[in-house]
Amino acid sequence: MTRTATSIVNQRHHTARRPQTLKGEPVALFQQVKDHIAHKIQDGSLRAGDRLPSEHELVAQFGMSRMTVNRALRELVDQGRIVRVAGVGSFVAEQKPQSTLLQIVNLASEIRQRGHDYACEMLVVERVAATLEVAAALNVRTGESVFHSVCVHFEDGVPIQLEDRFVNPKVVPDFAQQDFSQQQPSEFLVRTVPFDEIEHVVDAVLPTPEQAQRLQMDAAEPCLLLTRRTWTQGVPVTLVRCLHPASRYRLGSRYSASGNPIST
Amino acid sequence: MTRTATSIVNQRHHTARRPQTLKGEPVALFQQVKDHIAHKIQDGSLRAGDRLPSEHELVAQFGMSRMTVNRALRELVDQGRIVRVAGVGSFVAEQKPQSTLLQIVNLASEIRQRGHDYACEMLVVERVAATLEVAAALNVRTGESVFHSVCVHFEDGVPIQLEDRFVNPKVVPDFAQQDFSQQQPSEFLVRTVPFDEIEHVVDAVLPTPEQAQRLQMDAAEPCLLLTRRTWTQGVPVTLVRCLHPASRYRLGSRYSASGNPIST
DNA sequence: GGCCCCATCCTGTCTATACAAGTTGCACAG
DNA sequence: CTGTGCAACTTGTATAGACAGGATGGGGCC
Repeated sequence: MTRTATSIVNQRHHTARRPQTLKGEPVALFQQVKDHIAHKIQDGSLRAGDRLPSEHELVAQFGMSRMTVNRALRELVDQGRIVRVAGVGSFVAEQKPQSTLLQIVNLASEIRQRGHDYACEMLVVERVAATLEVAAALNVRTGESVFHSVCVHFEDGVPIQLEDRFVNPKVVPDFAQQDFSQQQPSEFLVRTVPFDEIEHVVDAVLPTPEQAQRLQMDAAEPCLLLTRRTWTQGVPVTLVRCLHPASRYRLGSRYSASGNPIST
Repeated sequence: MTRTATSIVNQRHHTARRPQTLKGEPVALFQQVKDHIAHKIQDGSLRAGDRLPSEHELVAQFGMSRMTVNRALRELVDQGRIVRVAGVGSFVAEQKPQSTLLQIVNLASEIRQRGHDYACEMLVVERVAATLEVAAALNVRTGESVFHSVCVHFEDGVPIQLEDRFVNPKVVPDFAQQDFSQQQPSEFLVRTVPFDEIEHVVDAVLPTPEQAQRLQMDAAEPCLLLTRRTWTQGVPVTLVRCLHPASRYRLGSRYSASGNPIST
């Protein structure tokens, strides 16, 4: 709210500035810098670990004061998108914030972090006609062709997750051409189309006989079913259902009011 | 990190200041203001909806510049602890942020928000000797007496959660004296000892015959088991196990990288 | 060669000042 | 009495300047 803000391409301090009325309301200068950097991270022109221009350079580049640039960078730190080290510089953070629940996005790295062995067996990669539910989730028409993949994830040789995934071909047209022996679907998607919005739903279910067999488990034992949908720029990317034997996997989250969520 | 920061009770600008070395390292001025207000909210001297002093008043009170006070307040807004309205003032936010998963803390209000009827039936309120597991969770000795309560929560007359709770008597000595027909245990605890740290673990389990009977469900149907622990100032407050019939309840969370988590 | 000090660049914080814009209540005119 | 406009207070943003302290590399001294 407030102040006739200005375009990020700006001319001279204190002179007339373009209000950049994208949608009627002006965008604050620090917000423009935030967006500018966030977009570069989002679209891949800045990758994890890359160095950002120093505050001084950004000041020169955008023609605004250091405090303004500083605020933009500070808020990016709060969002976990960049990391700053006094005396050294600013760098793109290693991975998406993944607050609380969302950490389980990286099953593979989570398992490896525990010092265990990780493996993934692809069962299916195909194109199928979208069912009503899939079509609704991916925002395509029913019957429209979408990608479908199924794989099992192992921790130390024990099946820990059955992953049933649908992918929007409009966003990832070359999904089926990937070599999933090198990187599993989730890794590929995160690298290719970094999502900016994610939804989780957790259910408890009993596995079907086929699912129980795939997971080498008793069909009477309950499972956690994690259904995840992701979006990029408002467009649905993928719908994935992850089935976990409850005896081998649980979800956890920890939260501290003092500001920072703690690990799992 | 940096700058010889100063005590919040301060004398004259630019003069010698006490570094407030609580633990060796100085605390930034804006952080002191944040802590000061956060504590007042935490300990109840400021309640939801209360008005905070204006930036001008805080400047006068603490003897620092408006930008510093402004930063403190802005970050409290980011944390969801206060709300600010231009031209009006700053106010304590309605309730704890409960990022993502944690929203389910308020089952009652969640149900009412859906426009449904909420009811709670207390089954047990007693003192019991802590088992090994309970003692570990509440950080008391095994066999030490702790509070134990069991109740069932109903949505439109249908049992939706079986709540099995243990409470640390050191923190809430009068737990058993409460009238739980007026407010359920969770509400009472939140009001009495606001927690500042919370941990969730989600499991899928099959109910015991007794649990199934309490929840009026088929014993072969799986349940979500949500185990929650809370702390205040580092001291364990309560351990609670919430059992949900999977057919009547699911957990959800949504997250947007642009900053703000969205509702459930 | 090895060690130490300093110049230099970086982030972190704080100040003083300024203007814009939303809200509210009161004084004054009709 | 009614309404209108202004003054005063609020938050939101931006600027220029300052100092502190971390990190690093190079140059000079031993």
